Amino acid sequence: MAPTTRQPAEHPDPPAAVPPPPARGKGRPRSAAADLAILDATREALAELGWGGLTMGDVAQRAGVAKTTLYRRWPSKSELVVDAIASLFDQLECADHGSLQADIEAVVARFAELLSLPETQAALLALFAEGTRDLHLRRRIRERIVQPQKVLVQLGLANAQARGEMDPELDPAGAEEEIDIIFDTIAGTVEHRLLVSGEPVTPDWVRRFATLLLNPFPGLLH
Amino acid sequence: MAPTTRQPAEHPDPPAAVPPPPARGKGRPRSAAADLAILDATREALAELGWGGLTMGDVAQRAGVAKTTLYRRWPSKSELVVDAIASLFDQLECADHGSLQADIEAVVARFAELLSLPETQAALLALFAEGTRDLHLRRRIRERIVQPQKVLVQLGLANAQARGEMDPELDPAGAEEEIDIIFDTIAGTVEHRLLVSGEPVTPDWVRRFATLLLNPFPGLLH
Amino acid sequence: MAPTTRQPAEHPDPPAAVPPPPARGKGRPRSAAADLAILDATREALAELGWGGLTMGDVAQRAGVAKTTLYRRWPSKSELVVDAIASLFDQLECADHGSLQADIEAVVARFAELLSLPETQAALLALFAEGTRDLHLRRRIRERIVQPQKVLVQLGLANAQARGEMDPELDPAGAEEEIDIIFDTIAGTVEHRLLVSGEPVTPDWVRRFATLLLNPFPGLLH
Amino acid sequence: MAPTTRQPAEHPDPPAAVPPPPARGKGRPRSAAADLAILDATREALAELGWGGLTMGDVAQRAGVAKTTLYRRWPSKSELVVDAIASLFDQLECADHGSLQADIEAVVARFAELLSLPETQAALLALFAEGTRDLHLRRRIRERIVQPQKVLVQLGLANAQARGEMDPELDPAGAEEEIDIIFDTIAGTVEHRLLVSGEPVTPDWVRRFATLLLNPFPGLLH
DNA sequence: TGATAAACGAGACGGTACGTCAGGTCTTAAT
DNA sequence: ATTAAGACCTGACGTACCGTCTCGTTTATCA
Repeated sequence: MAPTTRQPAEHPDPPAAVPPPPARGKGRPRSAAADLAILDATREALAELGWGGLTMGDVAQRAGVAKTTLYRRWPSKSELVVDAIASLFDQLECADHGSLQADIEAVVARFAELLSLPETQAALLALFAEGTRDLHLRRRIRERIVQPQKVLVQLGLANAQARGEMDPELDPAGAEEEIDIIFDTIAGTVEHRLLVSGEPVTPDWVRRFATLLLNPFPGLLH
Repeated sequence: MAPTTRQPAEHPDPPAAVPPPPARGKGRPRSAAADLAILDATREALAELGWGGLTMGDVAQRAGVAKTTLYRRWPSKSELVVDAIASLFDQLECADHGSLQADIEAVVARFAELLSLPETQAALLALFAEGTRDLHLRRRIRERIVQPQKVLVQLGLANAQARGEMDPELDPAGAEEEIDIIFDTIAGTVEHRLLVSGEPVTPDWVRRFATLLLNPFPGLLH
Repeated sequence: MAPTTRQPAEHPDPPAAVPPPPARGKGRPRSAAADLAILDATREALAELGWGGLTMGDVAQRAGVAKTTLYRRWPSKSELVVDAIASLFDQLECADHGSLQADIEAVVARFAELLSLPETQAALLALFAEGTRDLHLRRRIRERIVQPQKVLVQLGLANAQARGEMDPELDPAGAEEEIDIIFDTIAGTVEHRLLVSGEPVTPDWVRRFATLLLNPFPGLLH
Repeated sequence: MAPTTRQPAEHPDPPAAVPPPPARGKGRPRSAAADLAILDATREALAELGWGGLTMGDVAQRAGVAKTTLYRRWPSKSELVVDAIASLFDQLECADHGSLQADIEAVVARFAELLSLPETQAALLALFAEGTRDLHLRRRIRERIVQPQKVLVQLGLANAQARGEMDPELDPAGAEEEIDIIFDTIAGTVEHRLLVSGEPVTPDWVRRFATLLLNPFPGLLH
């Protein structure tokens, strides 16, 4: 979560599902402006310098803030970047486009759009890489970045069911694994195409990919 | 390519598609043993410390070699790791298991196996992340890691055609894009499942994934 | 000058003839203890290892200080050594021993004593050698090491005049060159004897040398 | 000694007063041209880069010679520089100018001239500094550089005696110390003036210095 | 209104790793 | 056996960031 809301205690880790009581402490309250400035500076620096080039000192300077202020809020570079990037994923949504194919295409296109931003390009894989080792970070990433996407898949399937495109008896419990597999496929494929293969995601590619998912393998006899 | 074969010039970058003339340089030849020791040490250190914990000095020490010897061969940590990891991908192969479904399952399982090695876990995403910025590195990664996998897909489809499972008129030229899409899907999905979602790749999952690729979306009416 | 007094700006080069306004810088103030520890460690290391064996890393370790702290204060090994050695020359003084001959003998003996310390032995010529190329360093050396000695010569001559040993009309302006020549002679000769010829400076030698300066060449007829 | 004459054995340390028998070794003879080229290159590099800037690799390259060839002849940088510089001191001589004053002035002027060469400036003090620690080097320096100067002083005094300027009974044995003192004075003073004080040695200064040595202190009453 | 307390900027601190460089040794093939 | 070439090990270099700390200052709440 963006640490904008004051946390009297330490680092703002806990999900804070319940917004903590304002907890008006005694001292000087944390500057909300600083948080925004820092996150903006982080995104800017990411787009400019990439993950490797990003330094805490530089972010602090861009944000017009002391390094101490950064560390008071985020315990490490990775956590800072999670929050800086995560907000971009808040805009994901899944309108009903009338067919499962159309919905999938929309989701894929929107996700590809996000992954084409310089700051996301620079940060996403690096974050995932760090998450490979740091369990705590991995949890943060899942909450803030992965989960919002997964929800879209669930929503899309629910919509399809509602439209009568799908067998209405699948979802409730047993489809859990099916959702996972579809989600990993969509997210992983788009990431791999854009960030590893380095090829663009065109509308045509989106259509073909969605078709591959929904239909029998093209050219396959029987 | 592994820099084992001496390169009279600088870093052993060029693909050297044509095996360079033995190029008997004048001075003392580079020690082939050193190359092997370094690559081994790199894999060992990767598995132990992860990407972030890997330092050139440490690798040099493990390999019983001076730091300068590392830098004489690889210009950076990333390039070294590409070569260290790449050799693991050389073992990929695509035996004919009798059906496209079986072949795909075999490839996916083998790839997942590779991605489960500690050294690969630690390195792969980090490499991809670096490649996002460094064009030269990206080329190296593609040549040494991505391409060997892609070849498997081509092989698999050719085998399917030979077995008569597929329309024999698809392959030659037009399927280029189809191969890309399938490849990104297989590679991306497995990576995402293992390294991002952090879920294991079980035989059951492999079967379901292959089924998803080859058949209509499960539960989809019409 | 010893960089003990904080300088808000960069390296503490300027003579700071005017004691700088307390210059309460904004950040954490430099540790005065660190300066002392570093200079002590430098002298210790010099005496032990000599100029060539002295390394910044070793000094830092002896002083219980990070290498960066050294470089924050002194831009190079030479400048550090100048300051470390210079303080030893602060103790030079010129008491009135009743005659010019006695005064010269005292100065020579005291200077020889300084040059016999292991740390001075190791450092002085090396410093002078570096000063040959580095103009800035040469200035530092002159201010901190050479000048204090020269002052002694001036004092000695003034005392002699006051005692009526010398023509009272010489000093004011014209003697400038005379002072230079005497100074170079005393300093150069003692250095050469001790550091190049490698012979000791005994009281007898001191007496003979002072006699040579003040009287006609021994054995010379007329 | 310049290692120009072939030494089949190891480093050319021994004085080799007697030119060793040609000693036709078995293999390829050492290139005499290489020695000259190396010494020239050393002097050139010294004048250009100073002691600190001089590297064995650079000298080898300038001389068109492999580094190995350098080390086969000289065991270290300092020893190489001693030989490179020493030859310059071979030209010192002491013609009889008719008076002790004139002879001293000539010697001082000639020595100052030598010390004004860029290569000497760069090397002399550095050599002396190294000699402070390395006993072997100090011996080499004394033989090749210091001794030739000291001989001049002896010669000058002998000439003065022959001319009847000096008490003829002083020299033979007892003057040993006197010669040392005069020598240290002349050499040390000129070095200090040129290399430490950084002032030029003008004819006027030479005259004043010689006068100081031979006559009572100027301005001294009685 | 004044004490208390926390956040703030600045920047020094001890560290660790970096990538480079020079010294001096060695292993080649060629002479 | 010596040569030129150049790889090798060693170890210091000076720099860059890290994350922590210590200052003096500012801004709020509570008494």
